[in-house]
Amino acid sequence: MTATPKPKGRHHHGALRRALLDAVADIVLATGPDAVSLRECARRVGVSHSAAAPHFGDLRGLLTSFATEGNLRLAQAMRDAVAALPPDADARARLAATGQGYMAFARDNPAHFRLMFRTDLVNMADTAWQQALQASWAPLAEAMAGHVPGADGRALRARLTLAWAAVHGFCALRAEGAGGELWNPEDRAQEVADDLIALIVAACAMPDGGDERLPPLV
Amino acid sequence: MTATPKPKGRHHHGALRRALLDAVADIVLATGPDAVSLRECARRVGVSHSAAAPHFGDLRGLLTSFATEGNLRLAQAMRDAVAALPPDADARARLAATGQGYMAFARDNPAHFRLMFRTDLVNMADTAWQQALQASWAPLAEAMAGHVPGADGRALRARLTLAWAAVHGFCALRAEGAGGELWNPEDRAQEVADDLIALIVAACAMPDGGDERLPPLV
DNA sequence: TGTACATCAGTGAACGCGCGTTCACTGATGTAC
DNA sequence: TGTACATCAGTGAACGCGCGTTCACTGATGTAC
Repeated sequence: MTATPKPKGRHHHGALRRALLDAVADIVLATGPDAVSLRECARRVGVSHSAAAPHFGDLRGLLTSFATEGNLRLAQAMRDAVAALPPDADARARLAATGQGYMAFARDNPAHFRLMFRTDLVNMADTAWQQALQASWAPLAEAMAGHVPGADGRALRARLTLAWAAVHGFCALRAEGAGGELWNPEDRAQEVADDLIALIVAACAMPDGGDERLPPLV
Repeated sequence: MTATPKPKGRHHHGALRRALLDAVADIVLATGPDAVSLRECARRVGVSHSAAAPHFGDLRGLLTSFATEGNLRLAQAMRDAVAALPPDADARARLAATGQGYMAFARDNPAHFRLMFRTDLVNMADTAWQQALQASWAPLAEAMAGHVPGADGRALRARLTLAWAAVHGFCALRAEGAGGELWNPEDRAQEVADDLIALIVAACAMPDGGDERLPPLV
């Protein structure tokens, strides 16, 4: 229950747009992404069911704004983690911090994380959403470029993919409750998260294919 | 349109259960997971809207069966990929093949892949679903144990997490249309997928933290 | 081989529900003079 | 400082829609004799 309800007896809510976005998060956490509706959001905020339309147009508009906010927060979380490093931190530490920022976002914004990758729910033509998506990509690209400055197109693509997919996959599977005893209890999950990032950072620094080149895979 | 419609003029469909599961896949691909309803499935199969209940109970039951089928197919795809290796293939090749089997499943069963991890849509108390989920985990655990036989609990957990999360994250992001030019056009995606698996296999073989140990990350 | 009957599989009308959307409205706020 | 009025923000009734669920039903199939 983080959505701010309308004060009793007041006609104007004052921050309805913000409150409706918070209500989306509440519903996602309480019931799941499919339970989000304009009427349920309005109900949680304590406002008439038709009050949302002027702010977001329709449900897709509301979810698009929610996803946009998620991408902006994600980008900020990664930048914050890098900014919190000591000034003399090296490129390795910056890449690791970027990954940790990604995980921190997923932990602190579980509802955003679960909805923002659902492209079927979003208006992909929305320019604000597109820009936020772009913005969320930049910190990883920068950190990786610093970590493996010599990587060419193909080697760089492989390393960007490894880092992004591994961190995202870990957060996504966790968000859906997967993993079982592999990632439970919570302090084990934290340990795994640290080790995962260390493995990624080290793997990205390897020569192509690692010290032992793989034989052709049939 | 893979769902088999009921023959005209026939009263019995003959394979309604199978056809309804296929209809789920059709709808997921055509519109998205949220568009799946019992009535829409029945409509696509050409059957009365109340015909599905005896087979699956309700929508959640249908989706649970669909997810169960997905996990079984996933396990089979990984086993098939390993079985297709030459008899003298080493543990590295077996781990790589397991990852390739996972990717092949996601490519060949995109609708299953998008729905089977949506725990909010599934009846998690269903024992068939639970068993299929277990079964889908075994091939990776076996392949990794063969690849890094000396790994203890913590090091093994980190490597299982890296392999699973990276391959899953790659497939999940691709399924949602993410990645942009990083993974497009299609032959570039195939190249990235091969490199990703090579990186994972090599990274799992590294000593802890890689050749250069990471400094503490603040 | 043929008939009777039990069982199975799907039908279609009815119900109540929550949804998104529309629209005339009203209360609250801010600005001009 | 006070009054008039325009604009803004939210209301609530009404509508039609697709949904899941129920239930008496009917056509098709299979089995017993």
